[in-house]
Amino acid sequence: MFAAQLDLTSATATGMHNRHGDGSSVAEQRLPSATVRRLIAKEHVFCEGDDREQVFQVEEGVIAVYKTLPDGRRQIIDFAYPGDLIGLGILDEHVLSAQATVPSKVKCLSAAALERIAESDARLALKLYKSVCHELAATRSLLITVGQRSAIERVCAFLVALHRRTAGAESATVDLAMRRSDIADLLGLTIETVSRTLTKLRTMGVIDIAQGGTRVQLCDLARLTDLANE
Amino acid sequence: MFAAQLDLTSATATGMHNRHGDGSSVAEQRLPSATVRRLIAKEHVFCEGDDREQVFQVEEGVIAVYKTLPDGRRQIIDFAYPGDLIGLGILDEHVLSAQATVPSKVKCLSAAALERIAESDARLALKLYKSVCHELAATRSLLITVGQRSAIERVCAFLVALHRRTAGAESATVDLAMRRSDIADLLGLTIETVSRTLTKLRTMGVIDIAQGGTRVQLCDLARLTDLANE
DNA sequence: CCCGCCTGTTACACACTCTTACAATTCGTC
DNA sequence: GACGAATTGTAAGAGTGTGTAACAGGCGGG
Repeated sequence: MFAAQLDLTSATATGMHNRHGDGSSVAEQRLPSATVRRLIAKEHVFCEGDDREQVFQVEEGVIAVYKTLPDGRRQIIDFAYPGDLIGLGILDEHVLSAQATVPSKVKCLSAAALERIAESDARLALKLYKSVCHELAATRSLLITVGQRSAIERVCAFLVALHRRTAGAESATVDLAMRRSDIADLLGLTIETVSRTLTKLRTMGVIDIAQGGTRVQLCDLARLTDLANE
Repeated sequence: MFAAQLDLTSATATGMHNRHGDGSSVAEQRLPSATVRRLIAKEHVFCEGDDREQVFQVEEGVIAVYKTLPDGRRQIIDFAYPGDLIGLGILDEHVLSAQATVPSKVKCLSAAALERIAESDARLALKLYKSVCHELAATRSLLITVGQRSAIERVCAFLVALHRRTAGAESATVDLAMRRSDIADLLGLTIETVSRTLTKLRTMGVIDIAQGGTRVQLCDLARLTDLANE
């Protein structure tokens, strides 16, 4: 959900200057002032089947976006970090669920208002388009990881992606702001395999694990990238 | 790539009626008249790294959109059927490759022209947005299949999806317009497992295979859907 | 018409990952 | 600071899926 980092404020601001000949005066409307919701760990932002009344922008924490099979198996589609938008779509119902992995904050936006404005504001519509394009790229990348890579390659790819996404280039440390089970459900592995693999990487000297298993130091980023088979 | 079935002609036609205050007269331009390209089986539409000069709309046949790892492993992201758009994105280079699985025809459209028009035409931009949303939904669905389902569930899910996508509700037959290796690379399995699983489904009486393994009759669609764990 | 190539199928041994069970750690509470 | 519950980590057997390889069938070229 990398590109979902659009600045909605500026998008709607420019939208106000557009003029259309198709009679859509709704372009003049501003997005209603957004409210912020605080979430505790494991609390849901929305669930599959809920009315899609709102779209959310992550402000703090991490939100896991996932889908569950009838028998309970869960596939996490993406982790959303601050700046990312979740809940975009074209249906009236959410087709995915979203829950915080750690205490988080999300900005709540009216889905109807956002999409009404986009109908006449090409810039906003294009921003939404590009956001979803980035999200698509991330999902494809995960699909390749899950479809083709081995357990160790998956974990390495995850760590590298997490590093690119959350850490500055200078820092070689990533914060695992989620449980082993979340990582397992993202990568299509089990908790135990994730655990084993992290231990193996530590034994190999590629990473170091601290703070009760939540903080990972990437000792050898080049090796890690290589192991990920990127 | 289901929703990529947008009617570009109408989109650009309505685009001609828009008026914008930001000085973008490019909205007046029409999309250059599209040329049609014929492809033989296995011929590439574009490759990863190619300049993204064109976007393509499938007219006939099936196009496999895929990505390869450095060591040659291949993950097919999606099969594109007539009406689907391929090559959309935000970068100047293609990040994926696309090749025909059977003799096909694609309409070639200028990517630059399409995206230039979208900059001032909210309707076209919104259509692109919705197209990518549908593509995203399909990719997510595949991710769940590959990440969580067993071999037999994957094959069943593939057959059900193919049926929904290509066959009318009345017909219980699907045409496998691709090789076993293509299905394997889509589902994250090996050729052998795909072959074994299809045989198993035939033995179970759920499907029947005809025409040299290219045509599959879904004898028990309910059972098939159940086996897919949808 | 025969031959060779490509694709698809089947068999078997192995490797990987999963399941189960148990140990260790962390966190909340007293 | 200590206890107990919940979560996480580790170890060993079980199962699934994979790779190798051999064989069958279809298609096109010689």
